[in-house]
Amino acid sequence: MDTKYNPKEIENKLYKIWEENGYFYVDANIQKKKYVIVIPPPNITGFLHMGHALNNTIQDILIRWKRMEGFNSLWVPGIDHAGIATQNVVEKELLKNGITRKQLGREKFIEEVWKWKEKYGSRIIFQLKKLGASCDWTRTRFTMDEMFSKAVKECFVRLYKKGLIYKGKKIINWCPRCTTALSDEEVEYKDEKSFLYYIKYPLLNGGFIEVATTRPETMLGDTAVAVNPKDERYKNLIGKDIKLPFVERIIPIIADEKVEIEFGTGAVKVTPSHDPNDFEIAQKHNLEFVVIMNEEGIMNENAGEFNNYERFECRKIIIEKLRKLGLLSKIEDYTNRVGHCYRCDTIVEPYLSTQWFVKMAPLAEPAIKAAEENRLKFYPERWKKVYLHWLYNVKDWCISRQIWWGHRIPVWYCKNESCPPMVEKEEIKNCLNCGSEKIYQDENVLDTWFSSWLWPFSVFGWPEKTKDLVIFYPTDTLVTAQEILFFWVARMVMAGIEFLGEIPFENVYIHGTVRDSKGKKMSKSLGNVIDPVEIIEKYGADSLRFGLVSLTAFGQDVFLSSEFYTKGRNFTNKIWNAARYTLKRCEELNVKNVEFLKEKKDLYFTEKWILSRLDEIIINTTNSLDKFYFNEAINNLYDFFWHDFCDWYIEISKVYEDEKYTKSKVIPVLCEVFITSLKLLHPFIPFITEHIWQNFKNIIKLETESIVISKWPESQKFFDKESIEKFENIKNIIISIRDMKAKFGIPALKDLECYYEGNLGEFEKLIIKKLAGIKEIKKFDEEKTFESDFFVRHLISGRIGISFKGIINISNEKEKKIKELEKLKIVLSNIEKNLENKEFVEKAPYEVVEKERRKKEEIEEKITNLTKDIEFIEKRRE
RNA sequence: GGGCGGUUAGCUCAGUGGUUAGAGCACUACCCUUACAAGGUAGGGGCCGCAGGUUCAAGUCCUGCACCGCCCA
Repeated sequence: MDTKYNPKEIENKLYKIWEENGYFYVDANIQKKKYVIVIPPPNITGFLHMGHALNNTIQDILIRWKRMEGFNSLWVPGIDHAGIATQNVVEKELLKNGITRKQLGREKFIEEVWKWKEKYGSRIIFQLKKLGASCDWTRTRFTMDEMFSKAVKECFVRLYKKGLIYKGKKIINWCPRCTTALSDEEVEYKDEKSFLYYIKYPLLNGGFIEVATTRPETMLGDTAVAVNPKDERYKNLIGKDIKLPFVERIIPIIADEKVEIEFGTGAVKVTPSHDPNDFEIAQKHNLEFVVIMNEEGIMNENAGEFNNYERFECRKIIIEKLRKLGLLSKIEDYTNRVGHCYRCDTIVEPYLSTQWFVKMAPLAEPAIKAAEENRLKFYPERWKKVYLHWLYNVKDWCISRQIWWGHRIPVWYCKNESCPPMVEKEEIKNCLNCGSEKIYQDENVLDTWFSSWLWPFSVFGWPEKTKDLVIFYPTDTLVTAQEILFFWVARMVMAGIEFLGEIPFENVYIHGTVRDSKGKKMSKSLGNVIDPVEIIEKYGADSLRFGLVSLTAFGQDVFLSSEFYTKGRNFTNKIWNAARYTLKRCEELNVKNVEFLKEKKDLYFTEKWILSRLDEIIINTTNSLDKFYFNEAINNLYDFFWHDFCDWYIEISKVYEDEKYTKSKVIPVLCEVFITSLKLLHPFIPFITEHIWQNFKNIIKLETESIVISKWPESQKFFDKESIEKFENIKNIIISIRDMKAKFGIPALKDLECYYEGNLGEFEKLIIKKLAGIKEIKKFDEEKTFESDFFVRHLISGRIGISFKGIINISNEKEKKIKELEKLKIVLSNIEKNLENKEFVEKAPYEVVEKERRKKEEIEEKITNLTKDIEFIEKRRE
């Protein structure tokens, strides 16, 4: 075995073995408690980024842990068809060869998308495997699969029949580049510096009314000007008419309470077809609706002389013309929030259009209740408020998209316009009303999230009542990022309750966003991306996982610097070398088939101490995982393994001289602590733990062929207080001697005699000699105290002295001691104040007071010892 | 405008009312000691953002303020 751990070859090989042995496959027929997670399906066009890496590491930790705990632990993987994004990618590909989507036509284009999917669609799956994700790949789903198609149709038809899906003409968010409608959630708002234009609108009977707007080009679609009825300035103008410049439409001045008196001039232009607020006002006042742009954001014939101008081009020209006409009175700087398409970043146009909608309020109601009644739990809990706030204010969901890649809306129309639309699960050939063959299907497809919101049950075959569905629904935990709380989580809860009558999962764990070291989101355009695949290739998936998890506190964002993986890499190397040591000892002593001790009897305090610590770490790790405190779990394991096990127990295991005891007790304990630690670490760093497990198979009697299916450690309630205290004392003696040696520059290996006041057995002496690097430890000799080559320290358990030839430097020692003494005196006075305080003694819990008393004694003793140390140093100088 | 989160060592961050505030990296000194230099031993380094308050006790709870970030309108 090499002295350095090299994950590269090992990880790929192990993953293959896991897959071949079917460890991740879950059989619904096996009667076991189940634990189920459905993956947030990554976008088919995507590459693995740090957000995925964190998200999937957390899921894998939970799944591996529960699998080891004996659950039927199922992690369902899959991919999302990402309608708009995928269509964009494939269109771009085709354009390289000069082919447009429209030239190909719908059917051919969709064929191209499927071809693209076959080629690149499993890219991210491979990357998840590199990460170590233990998904049941036999159940991999794709949201465009036939089973999803069925689910989507079923869902659509049911909601339509219930009156929860309707077709309506409303203002929606329109992306002129993708030429499709978007839902409210698919628009990203950004503050942008722009201008507020003050425009004079001529009154029909002379004079002007001045309006302020950020979008002057929309004036071509104005059908009124509105003022607040309470606004004294305009009271006499209400009801008067305006002759709109350029298009020369006569439009009225109306009164509406919604108009803010403070904003601009207090008079606002009303463009019902291009602004959601204006749309509402127009409905209320029965105004005309004039659409002035086409689907691509280009002005249409309603724009009169501006026909065929692109919308922002049109803005420039209109301003110029207004200026020339003397109708532009001023321009102010103004910052406003501008909506952008979340897929292509184009500025979204509020656009009057006929679309399909889901009526959300009735669906939201039980989803609200589930959270309010705590059946649905959020970790951290604060997300519950965010979730509820969204649901309380939820608006109807625009689900139709004017693209080709996606589930086509299952609605047919008859050419005979008097026949009603037909909403059917199965394809139809004839009009159900008049029998005509002249029917056609709705051209639109559904929002990708309209399939994703069915994810937790359509992955199991819903609407069929499959065995999987019966056994595995509802799932247990959803692990996701805050970004898709509304898009996805809230909607899944609604769909789950609506279609299955049960919330789709009980726990929602929301982890933080992975950011760069300056707190910015990682994005390609900022060039601040750390590529997880690159980290895996260079340092191993375990290092990546360790780094991410140990840095991510409960639900907090993570700021990653470029070297976040080093702690994990160093740790895996440490584990590797501990394994090398353990194997070496077994070989040296020629022990084979090591069995762990059935009874923890006839052991030295050292074994009892490490076994007590092991038991403690088993309990702590399990508790932390139960609470989703992943970083607490891994950091405690790190401390235990590195410091308790490697620094102390392994070092101690080197000193035993009794070979019989070593073979029969030390080696089994060493192996048990090591193997149990591996198991506890396995969910976090699966590869190295498995690799070492495989290496130990011939030496130790292991319960299973793979650590993946081994049993999660349980507390044996082994806790030996006396041994723990004894160990602490020995540890203090050793540290104290090492410290004195370091202070006086005594080389590690130099022969040195030590004197200790307390009682020590031969075994304790042996440990101290070896670990502190001294020749002999003798009973404290009062007479030696003032010899010139003797130095004394006062420990709580007694004085300790070292004897050496020739003092090097002890003057620093005195200053340091005085500093420490002063600090301790302050602490002591605080404690005394506390203990003298009646209220403290009465009100504080008994244990706290007791602890305080003990601490007082301890500190008093330390002060006495320090004082003696100082006196000693002073005397020595004489 | 409303809401949420953050502000702790030089850097990145833990800290789930209990009193001497921790880790990793970086730094200093010594050590290639036969598991590990990706290591060992010892060490230095903190008005826990600011100001009030609650409490026997506050980095931790409450209020206000400042700055940074996010979400919603």
